[in-house]
Amino acid sequence: MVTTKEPVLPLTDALVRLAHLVQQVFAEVSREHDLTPQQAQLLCLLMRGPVGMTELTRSLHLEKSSLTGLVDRAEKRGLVARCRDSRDRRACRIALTCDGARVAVLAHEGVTERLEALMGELPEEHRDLLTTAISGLVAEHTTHPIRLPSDATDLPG
Amino acid sequence: MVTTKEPVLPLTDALVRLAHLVQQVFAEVSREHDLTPQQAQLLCLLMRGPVGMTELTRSLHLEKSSLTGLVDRAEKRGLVARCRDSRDRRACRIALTCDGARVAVLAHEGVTERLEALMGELPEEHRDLLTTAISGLVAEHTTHPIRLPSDATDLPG
DNA sequence: TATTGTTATACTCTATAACTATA
DNA sequence: TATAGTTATAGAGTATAACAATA
Repeated sequence: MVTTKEPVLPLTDALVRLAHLVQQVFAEVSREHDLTPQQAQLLCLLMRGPVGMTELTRSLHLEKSSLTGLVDRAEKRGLVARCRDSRDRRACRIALTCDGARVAVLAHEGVTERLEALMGELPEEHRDLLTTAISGLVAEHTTHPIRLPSDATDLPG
Repeated sequence: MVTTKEPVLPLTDALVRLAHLVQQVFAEVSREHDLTPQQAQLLCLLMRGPVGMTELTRSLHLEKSSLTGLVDRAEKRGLVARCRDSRDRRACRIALTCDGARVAVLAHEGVTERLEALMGELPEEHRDLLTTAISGLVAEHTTHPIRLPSDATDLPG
């Protein structure tokens, strides 16, 4: 059953296609909630709790000045808030507002639903192996802080 | 061996992470060749031969005016050229220049190398199944014209 | 001195709306 | 009238460089 008879793409090309597909889903869902994909990504990253600017630049692979602008616009829309760090007066932590947290949940659910619908077309064994294989990959190479769902507290705004 | 014991992410989250990982590789390679990711994507799409603007908007999921700008900038850099369509004087076909074709090959190779390096960490059985599973997915849902490598000819510039 | 973050500037990307030219 | 593409405009995203404030 694992014989390759159909015109199967090379794995690398397939990965690029898959990434574009996911990206498109992400963009569509973002748009439904009046977010840019970058804003949606920021909100989802903040769902586990407030994060400092420097850590965010590493997670999002952005220059600090780019992040300043992104946070500025999200703040202007009332989605996030800058909170001064009590221990380092240079630093600030970015936190979701109540409104931002609400939108973040909706966007995340939207993406999850659409992707699950896509994955539903695969046989279950494929889904399981995809999960295992991809998890191994991203666990190694993601710079995103894979924090445990714990301190998702203190939402200002 | 397919037992899920480690803290494995839900498949949908894993997919989003994977997409970001691929996207980052794409961005890094693009940068090495002095391209924006969008320009690199355009060049790669044109590798199989000239394409009209309308078809490109569908492949790239862009509004036509956005594509006009993208092609403008790529043309200004000497990467692509607009060729008048002989049968429809409103239309034009976008083709790689010699320079654009060269850069496209280099960028594609760069992405392929990096992704192969990442995939190399996976056991071969996982790679095979990934290929099969993902190919099935993207074949259904990609709007990209999966053209056969045939008419990659007539490169102006 | 090093680090955290912002400001100034320039360019790219993108969409909406109005437009031109051809079919 | 419909289609192919461009122009005008505005906002968002991004990087580089220079800067301010704090450590």
